[in-house]
Amino acid sequence: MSKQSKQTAISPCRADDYPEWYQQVIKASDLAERSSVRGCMVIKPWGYGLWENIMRVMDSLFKTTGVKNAYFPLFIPLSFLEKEAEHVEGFAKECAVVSHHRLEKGPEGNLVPAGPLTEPLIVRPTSETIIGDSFAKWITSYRDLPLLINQWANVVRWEMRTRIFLRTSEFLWQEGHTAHATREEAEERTRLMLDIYAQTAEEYLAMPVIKGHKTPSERFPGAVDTLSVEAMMQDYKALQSGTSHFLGQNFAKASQITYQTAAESEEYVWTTSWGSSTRLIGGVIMTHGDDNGIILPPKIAPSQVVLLPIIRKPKERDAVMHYTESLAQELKSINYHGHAIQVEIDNRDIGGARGWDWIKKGIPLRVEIGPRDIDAESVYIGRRDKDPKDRQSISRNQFVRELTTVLDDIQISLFERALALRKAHTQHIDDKRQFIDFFTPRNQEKPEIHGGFAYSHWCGAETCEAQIKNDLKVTIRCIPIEADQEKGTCIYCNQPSTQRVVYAKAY
RNA sequence: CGGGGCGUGGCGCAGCCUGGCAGCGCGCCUGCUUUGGGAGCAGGAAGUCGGAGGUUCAAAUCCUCUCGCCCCGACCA
Repeated sequence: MSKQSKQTAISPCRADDYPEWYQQVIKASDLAERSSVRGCMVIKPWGYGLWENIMRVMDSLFKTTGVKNAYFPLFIPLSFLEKEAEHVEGFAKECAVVSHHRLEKGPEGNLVPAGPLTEPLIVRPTSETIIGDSFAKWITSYRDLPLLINQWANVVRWEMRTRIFLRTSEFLWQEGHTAHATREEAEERTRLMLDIYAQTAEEYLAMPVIKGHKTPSERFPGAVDTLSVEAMMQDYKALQSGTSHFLGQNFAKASQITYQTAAESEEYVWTTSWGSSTRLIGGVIMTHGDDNGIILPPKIAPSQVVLLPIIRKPKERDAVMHYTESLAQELKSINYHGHAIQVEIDNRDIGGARGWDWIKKGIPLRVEIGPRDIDAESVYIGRRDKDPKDRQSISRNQFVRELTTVLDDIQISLFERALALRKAHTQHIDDKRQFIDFFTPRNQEKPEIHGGFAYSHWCGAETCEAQIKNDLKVTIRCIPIEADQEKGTCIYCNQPSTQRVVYAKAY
């Protein structure tokens, strides 16, 4: 019985050791696990179901703006990457390289690579260059523009240190690539896709974000401008949750993507690229999770409801299961934001551990069904956004009737809770001393959760930015789009500034 | 790549200093008893102690080499 005295399902709790809490939550939730392959993860069915729903949401939003899906090769000739100078610089250090195409028995019976390739291939870290190669062939006339393409794929970036969902050597993502006749149109597309990321984050993941421009030092290698959406996690650190790049004509020139205008001149196209990844799942975990595990926003949860039949005596089994199955059927016919409610039935005979399993998995609603409920035509429900012990009995009819309303209510409560946290840990700071204090933990040995978002002025100099990063591990997350122009002086050097930027520690 | 730590049934660990039958908790399987909330009792399965070599009558333990992982830095969606 000692376990029953435990206060929370996840140990350590967030306040005690946030990074360890994150690992434990993932383990307890059955979302994913480390693979035997260095730096890689296995996404388990519950986690993949979550990703499928996120994909479904974004895919349909992309398509409403005219984007079509396609697929390009995993391998990119080394020479392609070399075409854009800054691009090479940015990605070269983290590329996996394929150098051979065959294995042979070695002297000790082990397999050794043989058949060296004449030109090594890299495993795509991103696909601008290989897609650019196709774009160059597909685009000849102004009538071919705009070209709006997206691909759902895996990419590989050989990171030094990895964390499940946040930074793994291989991850799943979508990358959109578009080509346009004019600069304005490409810039507009860059903004449009950023808005879709913000919409996905806020309306579906219940994760409030700030839209903004990256500073030159944080820009995508080869981009003219990088936009991002930034969310605050519960340790007050920022998570970049989607990026949209205006690439100017850099990649058009590198890949010779040209078109003929109506006036018969030959011009380079203007391109954009934009991506978001399984990292979003890490964002969901760290935005909504509590000390009992993850909490999934109903709109993207693989299942919204789990039914837990309570069978005390064998003779009750049939009646309880029948009631449970008929309720499941009824629920599955309910439309929730364009899709059927997904229902799980868990009749494992493992006592109370069953309920906790689903709490840790973050399912929005748990419904207990026992003989008493059947007699009363009722159900006993627990909401994941409330305390595990906070459950109530309501009539079956009312439950069915109000189900989508309750789910929407959970969705909204999660968003508002996250927004409140962000507000509580966001400050306008104009004093350098105060700025340093804000980002300095009181306990240097074992830093407590501290900091947040600081809206402060920046002179625009890379040296100030670098100094702050060096001194405090704080970076400029973005130059917010939706903010007033306001004159001030740089938080670090006192030089004039035209706008506040968002400073934070980041993932 | 620099600094630190760790590799022992599925998971978490003890045992190592001082060599002597491979253990504990959880999980898993079976049976009985329980059942509105993380059950109890009994029985059971599951380990070449990361790998290779060495010292020894005897190695999880000592020595050498090696591989992998985790944490802190630098790098990054």
